Amino acid sequence: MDNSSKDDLLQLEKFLCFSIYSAGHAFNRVYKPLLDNLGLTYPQYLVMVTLWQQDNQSVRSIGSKLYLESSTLTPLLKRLEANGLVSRKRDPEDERSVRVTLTEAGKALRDKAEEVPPCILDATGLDIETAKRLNRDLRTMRDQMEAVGQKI
Amino acid sequence: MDNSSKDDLLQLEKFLCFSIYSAGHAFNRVYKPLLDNLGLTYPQYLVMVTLWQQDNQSVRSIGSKLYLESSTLTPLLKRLEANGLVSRKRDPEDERSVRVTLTEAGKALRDKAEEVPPCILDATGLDIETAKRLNRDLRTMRDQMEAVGQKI
DNA sequence: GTAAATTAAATCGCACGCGATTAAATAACA
DNA sequence: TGTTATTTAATCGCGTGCGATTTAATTTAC
Repeated sequence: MDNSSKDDLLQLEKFLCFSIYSAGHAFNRVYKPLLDNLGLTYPQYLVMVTLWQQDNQSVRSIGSKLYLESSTLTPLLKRLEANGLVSRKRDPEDERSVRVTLTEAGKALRDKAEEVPPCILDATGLDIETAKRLNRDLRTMRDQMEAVGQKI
Repeated sequence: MDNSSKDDLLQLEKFLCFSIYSAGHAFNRVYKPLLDNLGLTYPQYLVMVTLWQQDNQSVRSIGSKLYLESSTLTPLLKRLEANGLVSRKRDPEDERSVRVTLTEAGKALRDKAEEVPPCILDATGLDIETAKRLNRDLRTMRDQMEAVGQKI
């Protein structure tokens, strides 16, 4: 392989993975001031969103929706509990599981959180249709990669 | 706003940010076994790619290309140095800067690294055209969000 | 020409994120 | 039934990632 082909292969701008990596950071930076008002970090916000959609879930269930391990979630959930947003209790039906439920404060936070998503779409500068297409393509790709990961 | 609209607004699957967040994790999982062979983490790999593209850069320069702060890069670069892949030296022209240069081992690693990108494209399950479009859209969006961040 | 402002790295504290391991509970099965 | 296998959280160690701050060097302003 000659040098120009080599250069072509290892150019950062051509890395789809880098575009995703850096876009993720960009999202974080835009989200941060908004989430600071809610007293949440971005991953904490995602956990709260899953609980607003469906309360009283196990750690496992939250993890499977967010693609996160218990080693990530356990300390995060403890912080949410310390902040009075959720409670964690062993499931009497199955003592291996921990049920995570919203407190009143956790439920109440939802109203303030409603205001966040529209701000974000603005910041992307995308029209709705492009955003939807991008979202669909990314989910398809993610699911494909998760499947490949399982096979190995 | 009625409840169905509320539910609509806070559904995880509709969050573009979440698709990017989870796609980033999926990439990481696919990359990990490949990068383990090179003895690199994913961010370390990105730093090496920028140095393979252009050797002898300042920390600042690397950071601006990868959108990373010195607080992230300094310890990372020290690890790369400890592993014998780069050297770090104050710039005699401007003692505030640190120049990062590839060692022979760092240069040599490039050959093995060449094999990584094609594996990854396979794993995404995307055809080249879709991958290119996705890449372009993401970069546009990222740049827009970075610009919005600057304004605030 | 010196004081003030700016710039570049480094440092520190905090919060992820995961692999590997552990402990406890439950399920499966001979 | 009793043993083994599996499942679920939790723990630990390591490596990001960043905001805030610090230190040192350089530039700007006056």
